[in-house]
Amino acid sequence: MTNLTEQKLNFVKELLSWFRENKRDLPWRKNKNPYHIWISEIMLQQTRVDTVIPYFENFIDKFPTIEALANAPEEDVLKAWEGLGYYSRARNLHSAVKEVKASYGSVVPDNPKDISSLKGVGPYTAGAVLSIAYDKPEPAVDGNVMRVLSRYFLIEEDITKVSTRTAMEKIIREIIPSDAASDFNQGLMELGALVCTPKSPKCTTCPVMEHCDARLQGKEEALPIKKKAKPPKLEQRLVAFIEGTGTNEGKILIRQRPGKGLLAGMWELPHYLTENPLKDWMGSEELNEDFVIDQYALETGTELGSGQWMLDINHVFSHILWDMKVYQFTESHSLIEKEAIQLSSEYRYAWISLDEVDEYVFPNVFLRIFKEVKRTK
DNA sequence: TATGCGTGGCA
DNA sequence: TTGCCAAGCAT
Repeated sequence: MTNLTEQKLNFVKELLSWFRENKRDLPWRKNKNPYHIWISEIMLQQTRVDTVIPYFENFIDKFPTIEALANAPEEDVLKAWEGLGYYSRARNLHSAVKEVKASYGSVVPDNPKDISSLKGVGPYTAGAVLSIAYDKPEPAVDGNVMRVLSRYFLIEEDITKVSTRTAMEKIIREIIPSDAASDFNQGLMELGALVCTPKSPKCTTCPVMEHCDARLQGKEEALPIKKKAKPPKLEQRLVAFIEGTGTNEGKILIRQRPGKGLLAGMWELPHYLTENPLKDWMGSEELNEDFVIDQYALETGTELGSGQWMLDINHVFSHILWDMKVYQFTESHSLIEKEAIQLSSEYRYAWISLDEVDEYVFPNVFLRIFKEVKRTK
């Protein structure tokens, strides 16, 4: 650690001291179990700490070890992830854990090359696990760290660019103390989460405010520079809540999405994208119902009875806004007996009762629909 | 490099 | 109410 400016030396010293006094008592900080650290880091990607805590506790309870997770059916893993979002994280994690069992004796790799080769483990997660679990002096640059560094060193590069992140990793490599890598990286993130917040940063209580360039120039609120995300694309979707008759009396029809893409492999109610999205829904209820009946026939070759409006519901993804209208239908033929349907559609189907919903993995928007239906029935 | 990929909290 | 987001990764 030679040639470091006073600004950098002071930063390391004050940050470590502050973290050791102020760190939160979080479930994944109870020990240095690399498996636990790994799970927490995957869950925390783009997800708030308060949201993650109960999922983490339940996940570790269900899958206490690498072996337990590796041996579990993917369905169980996804079920434990239900509601957390970004479901490819769960599939990639499951795949990576199997790889760790098969190739690394069920021990999380402790070097950059091996750990980075695992599915779902990118530059941030690799550095986080290596530093937090193994105390390796590797950078772990996430959104918090970029916000802190961009303010402290007045870096006005767009933090959505990869080149900005790699530049910050270089800074971290210069200043990360080789005898306190874990506390240093965690301290950076903790400072970003508790003090150097996106809005209204608490500079008056900040341990490094004295040498913070943005603060000294009154620019802390203007940093970091971040290109605005595109607004989500509006999709108006008509949802079919289909009730069975005869042998399917009391059951509803659900379908499983394809294994790739949005909400891959998850179950849902059938729903159909309208052809001409309008700002407001212009079509009549009858036209909407006819559209569903037509689309359903094209998809399954089966006829629905007349429909009735049930409820409207919206769901916002990062990049898509589903504006949904749910209609109730009856269907008197059993799809499952018709092989042609399986061939003509990319979906799998199942008749289930509302009580069986928790045996399948549904994205949150459909759980909300089921909840609303149960409430009104 | 740009885009796809969830969800819930909050000012 | 609406627009940001929050401990990113894959392609």
